[in-house]
Amino acid sequence: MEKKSVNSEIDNLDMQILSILMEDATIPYTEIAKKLIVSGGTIHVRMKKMQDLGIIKGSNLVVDPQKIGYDVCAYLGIYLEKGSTYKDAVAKLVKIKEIVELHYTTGAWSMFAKIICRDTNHLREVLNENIQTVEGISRTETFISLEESIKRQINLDL
Amino acid sequence: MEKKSVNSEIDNLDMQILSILMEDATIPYTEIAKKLIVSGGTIHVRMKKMQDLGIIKGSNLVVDPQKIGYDVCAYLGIYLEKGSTYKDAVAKLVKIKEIVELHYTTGAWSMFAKIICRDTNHLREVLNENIQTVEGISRTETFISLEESIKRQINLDL
DNA sequence: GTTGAAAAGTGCTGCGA
DNA sequence: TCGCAGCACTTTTCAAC
Repeated sequence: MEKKSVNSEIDNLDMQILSILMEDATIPYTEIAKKLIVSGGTIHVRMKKMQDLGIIKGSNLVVDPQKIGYDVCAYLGIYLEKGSTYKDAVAKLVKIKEIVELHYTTGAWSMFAKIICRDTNHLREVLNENIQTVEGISRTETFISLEESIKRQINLDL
Repeated sequence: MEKKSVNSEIDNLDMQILSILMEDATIPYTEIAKKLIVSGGTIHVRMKKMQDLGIIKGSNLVVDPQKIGYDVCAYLGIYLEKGSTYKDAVAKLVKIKEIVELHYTTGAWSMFAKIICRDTNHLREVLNENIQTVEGISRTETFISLEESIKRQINLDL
């Protein structure tokens, strides 16, 4: 048998398939099959299994935000008031569509968000009119990204 | 004529195509064509144009990191020593494959990184043995994500 | 669980409007 | 510039190993 991965449901072949498709999801199954020396049908079965298990959540088109008019990317440290629950805040923050990531974190802040806006005016609007008005949020700290140097997926070492 | 977007090269139809494919890149062109009431060929032409313009950078498979043994996600604030250049640090940080995002930011830190590791031991290894040994990096501050509540693409309002 | 091939559907290209 | 139709390719399914 092959060396098993951390998760017993997933073997080395599955990981190799993921590794290839995580970089470019447009690569055809037939080509993956050739690379890994199995049949196209096997790739299909493995992919279906991983989709059913929820390992594969979907496929995204990677778009350059700046080229479609979204020029400002910022991270936001969010302080939550005592007595306010994270859950309630999340429910409200989900509705703010400029927030593309939100984490509950250890450290100085309660939460950590990533926002993408059209310009600095748009960012100010979102901060003042949307985020700061959410109940339970006492204070935020903004870190504007001047340059995105790395943007990639996890590198699965096989 | 249609209402133009911020970028004059891109019109409303292009944005609608992007909007659909950003959520799920597996949706066939024919289905998009039906939704937007144009022919499949038109979708193809628009996609090619946007790929040539660099608006579309590719396609990613979305994988649940926890289900393939990457359990720990953390953000990292990085202080850079005076005299050290951002460029030199980036060149070294690029080689650390656990770093999936790196930004040059305003605010308390010089840089901001997102790292994905297998477990807390792995995180400690990356911090001590890789990141802290990079020349020019004086200090880092770690924020571990206990829960990822939001993870999505920009919502293009059309 | 894997294979190989047949069936169904999608993407691509050139001609016409 | 867009739409239609034919061809090439990929995905999907299934019987057999």
